Amino acid sequence: MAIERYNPRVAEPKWRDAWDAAKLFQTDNSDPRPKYYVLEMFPYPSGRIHMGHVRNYTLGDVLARYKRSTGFNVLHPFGWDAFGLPAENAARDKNVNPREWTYSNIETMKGQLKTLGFSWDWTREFASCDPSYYKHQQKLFLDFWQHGLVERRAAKVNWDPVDMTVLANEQVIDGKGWRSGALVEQRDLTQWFFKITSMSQELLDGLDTLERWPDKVKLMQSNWIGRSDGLAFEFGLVGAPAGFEKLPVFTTRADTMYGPTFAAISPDHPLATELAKKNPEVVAFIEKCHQLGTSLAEIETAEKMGFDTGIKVTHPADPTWTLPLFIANFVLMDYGTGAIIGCPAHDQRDLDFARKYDLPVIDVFKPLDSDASVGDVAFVPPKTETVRYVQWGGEPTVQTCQEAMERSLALFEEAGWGQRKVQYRLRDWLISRQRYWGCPIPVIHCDACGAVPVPADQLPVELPADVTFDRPGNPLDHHPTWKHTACPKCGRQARRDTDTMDTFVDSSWYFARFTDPWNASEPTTLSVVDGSTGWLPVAQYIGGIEHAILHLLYSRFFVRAMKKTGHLNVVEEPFEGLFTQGMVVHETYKGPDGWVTPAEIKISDADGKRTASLLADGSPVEIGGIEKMSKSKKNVVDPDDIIETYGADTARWFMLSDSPPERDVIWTEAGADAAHRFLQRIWRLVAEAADALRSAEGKGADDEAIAKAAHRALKSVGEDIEKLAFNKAVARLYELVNVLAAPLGTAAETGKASAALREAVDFLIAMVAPMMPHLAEECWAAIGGTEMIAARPWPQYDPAWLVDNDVTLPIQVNGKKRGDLTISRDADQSAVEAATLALDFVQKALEGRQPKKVIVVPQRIVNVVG
RNA sequence: GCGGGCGUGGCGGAAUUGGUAGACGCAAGGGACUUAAAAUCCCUCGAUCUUUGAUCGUACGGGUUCGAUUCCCGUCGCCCGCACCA
Repeated sequence: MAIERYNPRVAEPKWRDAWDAAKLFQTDNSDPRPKYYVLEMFPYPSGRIHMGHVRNYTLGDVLARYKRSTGFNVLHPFGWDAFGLPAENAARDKNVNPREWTYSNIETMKGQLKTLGFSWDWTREFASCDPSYYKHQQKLFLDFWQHGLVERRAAKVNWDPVDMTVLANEQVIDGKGWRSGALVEQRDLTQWFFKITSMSQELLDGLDTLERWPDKVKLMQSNWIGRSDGLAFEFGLVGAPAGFEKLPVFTTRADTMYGPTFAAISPDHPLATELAKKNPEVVAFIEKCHQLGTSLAEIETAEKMGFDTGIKVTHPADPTWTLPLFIANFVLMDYGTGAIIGCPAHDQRDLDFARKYDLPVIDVFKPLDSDASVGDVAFVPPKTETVRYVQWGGEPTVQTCQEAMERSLALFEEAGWGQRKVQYRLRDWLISRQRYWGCPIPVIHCDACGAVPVPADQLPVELPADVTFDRPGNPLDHHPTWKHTACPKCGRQARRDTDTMDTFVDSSWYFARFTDPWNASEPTTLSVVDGSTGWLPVAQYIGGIEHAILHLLYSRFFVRAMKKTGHLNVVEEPFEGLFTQGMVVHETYKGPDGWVTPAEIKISDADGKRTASLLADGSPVEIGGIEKMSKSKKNVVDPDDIIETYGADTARWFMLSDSPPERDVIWTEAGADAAHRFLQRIWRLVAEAADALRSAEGKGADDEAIAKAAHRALKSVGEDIEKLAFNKAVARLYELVNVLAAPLGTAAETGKASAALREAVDFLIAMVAPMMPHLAEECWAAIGGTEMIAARPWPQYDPAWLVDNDVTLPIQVNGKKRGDLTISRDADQSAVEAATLALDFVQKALEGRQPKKVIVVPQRIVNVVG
C-alpha cells in the first residue's frame, strides 16, 4: 500500500482552523485549575518576522502546549511592543504615517506568525500603541507621581544629536547612542525620572528570591545596581568661597583614612562651578576636561589631569592635617558626592595622579613579607588578605583589610568623624523622550500652577494623527494646536508636555495587562492579576539575553511601584522563571561581488571538503564564518521560505533539535532537511501501520521491549520539557522512533499490531504534539483519534516499566573497564562481588593477584582493586 | 583593569552531577533496492598499533580519589557583562 507523503501545506492550515474553531487556546480567567503563565517577550513590529522570533516562540509554545496537556490552565498571550523610533524614521523616509506603518507591519507579521501554529490566546492581543493600552500607562505614571515615585528635575542628560532626544544612561554604549551610534552630548534639561533608585536595595534583595533565573542575569543586575559599603565623611575647607564650609566625601576604603595626600572634586562639582566664576583658568581647565571623549579608547588612554585650587581640606580625624584640593578629570560627578579622598599608595588612579603632580605617597599597609614602599604600582590586595598596617592611628597592626575597614568605620562613627554609608551605582530612570511615536506624558504645564496632572477622566492623552516629519526635532512640539490646552487647575492657557515616555515603559507592565486586557477603566483587575486567583508572576518568561538588564530591571521596578499604587496585590517579582535563549546564526558567504544569501549558492561536499559556488554562474564563493543572521551579511533565511518549503512543523522541530536552547543554534540547510526527513518518517511509519494500529488494543504488556522503550521515553521527554532541555527531548524521540520503526514495518505488512505498539505510538504522538503539533494531529486522526490531540492529556508512564529485572554493570579492574556483568537487580553486594571475581576477564586482568578491595556501587558499577 | 562563563570526534552536542566518554543528529564513506535517479533501508565512522585485542584520548600541566569530562591548584585560549564607580 502506497502512502502519500505528508503534505504540510494541506494539513497545517486544516488543523489550525480546527484549533481556532474549537477555541482551544482561549484562556478563561475563572477556570479553577492551577494556573500557568508562559510568556515570550513581545516583539517590535519591524515589518517581517525573522528566525529569532521563530525560535523564541517555538520554545514558549512547546512549554505552553505541554503544560496545557498536563492539566494546567495556561495563559499564553501575545502582543506588540509597538512604539518606537523606526516608525518615525519610516514616516520621514517613506512619507507614511507612523501609526499606519506600525499597524500594517503588525498585520503582516501576525499573518506570518499564524502559519507557525503557535497556541496563543489571540483574544488578548494588544499593541502598546493602542490608546486603550497607553491610557492605563498614563494612569500608572500619574499614580506613581502621586506616590513620590516620579520626579521632574533638571539634570545633565545624554543628548543624542542624531535621534534628537535624550537617552537613559543604560542606552548610552561607549559614549554613543544605542540606536543611532552618534556621539552623545551632555545637556542640562528638565526631565521626568522614575525614582528607581528609591528601590535599589529591594531590587538587589529580590534577586535572591529568583531561583529560576540564570545566575548570569542576576549577577549582571546585581553589578548594575552596584551596591558599595563605605564611609561618608566631610573634609573641612580652608580658603573656599563663601557657602562652601564642608566637602562631603564617600570612600569604600575606610582603612586608608590615614594615608591620603590630596583631595579632588569633579569638574562638574558645584564648588568647581563656583570657582570658575572668578577664575578663567578654572574655566579653561573644566572645558578641557569636557572636551575629552567618553568612548572606551579615550577613557583608557586619558591622562590624569588635575588643577590645584589652592584650597586646603582638613582631615576629619585631625583638623591640623591639611591636604591640597584639586579639580580632577577622573572624578565623576554622578557617583558618590563628586569628591574623593586621594590615597595614592592603595589606588592606582590616585597613584598615577600623585606621581604626575609630585604629591607624597604614604603606605598605609604593607605586605607581610616585604618592607618595600609603593613605586608605580599601587598595592591593592584582596580585602581578605592579611597585611601590616604601618600608618594606623597607633601601633602597627597585622590584620586583614576587611578587619581594618571595620575597625576604622567603628572608630570614625564613635568619634563622630563620619558614618557608614551605602552607595549604589544605579541611577534614576530618565523616561522623557523628545519623540512623537510614544506614550504622551500626561502632564500640563501652567505658568501659574506648574506641572499639573491630566485628570483621570481626560485620559488617554492621545497622540495627534496629523503630524509631519519634514523637520528635525519633536513633531508634538511642532504641531500647531496639540500642545495648547487649558490648565486643569486654574483654567488658564497652558501647554501639554510634548515629551513621550521611553518605550521601555511600555514593556514594563504589558505582562500584567495581558491578564485582563478588556478592563477599560483600570490598568489591571485585582482579582485576576495576581494572588491566589490571579496570574502573576509569569511562571516562565522567555526572551533574549540582550534584555538582561534594562527591560527586566525596569519590569521589576514597575511591579513594586504598581503594588505601592494599588495596581497589584501581593506579587513582588514579575517573572518567576526566566529563560534566555540563544541566537539563530548562519554561515556567511562571500562571492566575487560581496556577501551573497544562502539561497543564491550551492554547496558541494566531497570527502569532507565543502566548497560553494554561485547558482547563477557557478563562480566560486568563499564560505565565511558563522554569525548572527543579519541583513548586512546577507546570511538570513526567511521564515516564509522555510514554511513554504518544509512547513511549520519542520521549522519548529529544527529549532528544538541539537542545540541547547540557551545557546546559539546554527541554521543549516542540511539540518532543515534532516528535520523534515524525520517528520516524513514518523508520518510514513504511522500511516503505513495505521490500519493495524486502529484495530489494536490501546494498552498492553505484550511486547516488553517496546513497552519499556515507550514508557522510558515518556518519562524522560516529560522531564526534559519541564527543564526546557528540548534538545534532549528531541534525542529521546529519535531513539524511540528508531525502536518502533521495525515493529511498525511489521505491523504494516501483517496488518496486526501489538497493544504495546499501539500504546507506544499513542505516547509518541502525544510527545510530538507540543513540538510538531500539526503532524501530531494528522497522525492521531490517521490511527482513529476523534478528539484533537491538542485537547488531550499527556499520558502517564507506568513506573513498572522503568526497572529491569537484570542490570548490566560495567566491571572495572583498577579503574579500567574490562567487561560487563549482567546480574539480577536484587543481587546483594556479596553476590555481585562473587560473580564479578568469577569472571574470566577479571581473573585475567588480576594476573593471579588477590583483589585488595572490591567497590560495588549498586546499580552502577563494580571496580576491583588488585 | 574588575566580574562571570566556557574549552568533549570533521560538526551540533549527550553523559543519571564523582561511576561504561562520545547518546541523538549532521556531514562523510561503503552497500542493498532501481533501467536510472529520487525516496527508503543496512553497515562503518575519536586516534594509534603488532587490530579475535591493546594503548592513548574530554584545551594543557599537576593534585585528590578505588574511579575525574565532572572536584581542587596552576597555565593557555575563546566568549560575555561592566568599566576612571573612589
